[in-house]
Amino acid sequence: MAQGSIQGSLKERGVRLTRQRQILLDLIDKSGSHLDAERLFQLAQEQDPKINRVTVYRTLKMLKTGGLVDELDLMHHEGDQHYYETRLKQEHAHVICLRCGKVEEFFGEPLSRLRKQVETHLGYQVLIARTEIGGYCAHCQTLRAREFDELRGRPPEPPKTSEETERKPRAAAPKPRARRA
Amino acid sequence: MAQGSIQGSLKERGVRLTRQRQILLDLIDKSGSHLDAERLFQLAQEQDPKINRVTVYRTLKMLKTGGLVDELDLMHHEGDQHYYETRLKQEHAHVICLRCGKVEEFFGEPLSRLRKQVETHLGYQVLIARTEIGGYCAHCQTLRAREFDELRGRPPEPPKTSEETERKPRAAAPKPRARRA
DNA sequence: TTTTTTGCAAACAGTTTGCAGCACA
DNA sequence: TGTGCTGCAAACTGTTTGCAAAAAA
Repeated sequence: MAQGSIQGSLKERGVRLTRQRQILLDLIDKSGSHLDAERLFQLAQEQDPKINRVTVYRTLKMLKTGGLVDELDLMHHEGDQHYYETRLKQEHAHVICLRCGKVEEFFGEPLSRLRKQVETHLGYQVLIARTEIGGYCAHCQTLRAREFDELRGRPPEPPKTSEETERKPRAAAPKPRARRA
Repeated sequence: MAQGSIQGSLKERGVRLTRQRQILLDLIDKSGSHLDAERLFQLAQEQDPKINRVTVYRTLKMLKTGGLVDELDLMHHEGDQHYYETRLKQEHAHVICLRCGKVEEFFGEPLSRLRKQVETHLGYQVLIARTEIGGYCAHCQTLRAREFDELRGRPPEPPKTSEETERKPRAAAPKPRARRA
């Protein structure tokens, strides 16, 4: 438990540090990033099998409202879940490959420049800034070119924006979740 | 029906121009921007009371997949819907006031610079870029200061990131929608 | 006339809520 | 020891799907 920034911040606000929250904060903090609620729930379950999905959602909501984590959707590349990452890192954009799903982070001055311009030109007090960029990574560009070559003869495809790879199955396991009656 | 860009693009791809699609395209195009599916559905219903919500979703999905509209979430400021706008405009960021919900657009070179850097530095072929910025507009900043003054004496509030205004009712009408059995 | 597209009902994913009991401070 | 938090079940919103009937081309 090396990290104390989030936990400290919570303690200051009089938020109780329950066992469940400890687990969740730990996971959020040590995971590189980009966990969605369901994944976080699965990981938490490994440490406490009785933890409830609702607790995960409630904790995430609290952290988000408190400005301690940011919510991303990563271009909805593999579903409509949201992803979360701590706010500790430097501002960055997320770059998502629409073919293989890889997510990279981009740090650079255009981001801070953008923020400053919005503050000065529009007079805003900026609290959150989120940039998500979708495209094809270098590797997938060549793969796409190859796939295209193999189609020679057929009518050229309309320039699809995404969705051109068959949607891969959601996650490792088919995610069987309690269904409604 | 002055605009033909989207409609033309669709015709080329062999998409049928049905009455419903005409209506929806028209609305998307002439509305300033930032319609969500439900709002679009309501507006469409004024012209064709028998149009179905599902048709709206299907049309939006088609336009999105075809790269003709962009999907936004505007920081989820008033719910988890998605908003849509045509791709005809120049690239821009959306700046959302987290207090009053106002949405402004920001055009500026940091955006194209950012795109270029991602292309050259990370080797991506960029297809979509989305920047959403949340904060307080000039007007709401002063209002917040006033609100804060009125609270003098009480313990200083934790620096809330959003959600500090009471969530306003979703839209004009309470949006009564067919509930599940 | 063939192929898309629609409308309907029902399903689905992701997330939130009400409430009684539990546990942190 | 009280107030905040959890777990459970069930609700809810936003969106998608299967299928027969309707309408473009």
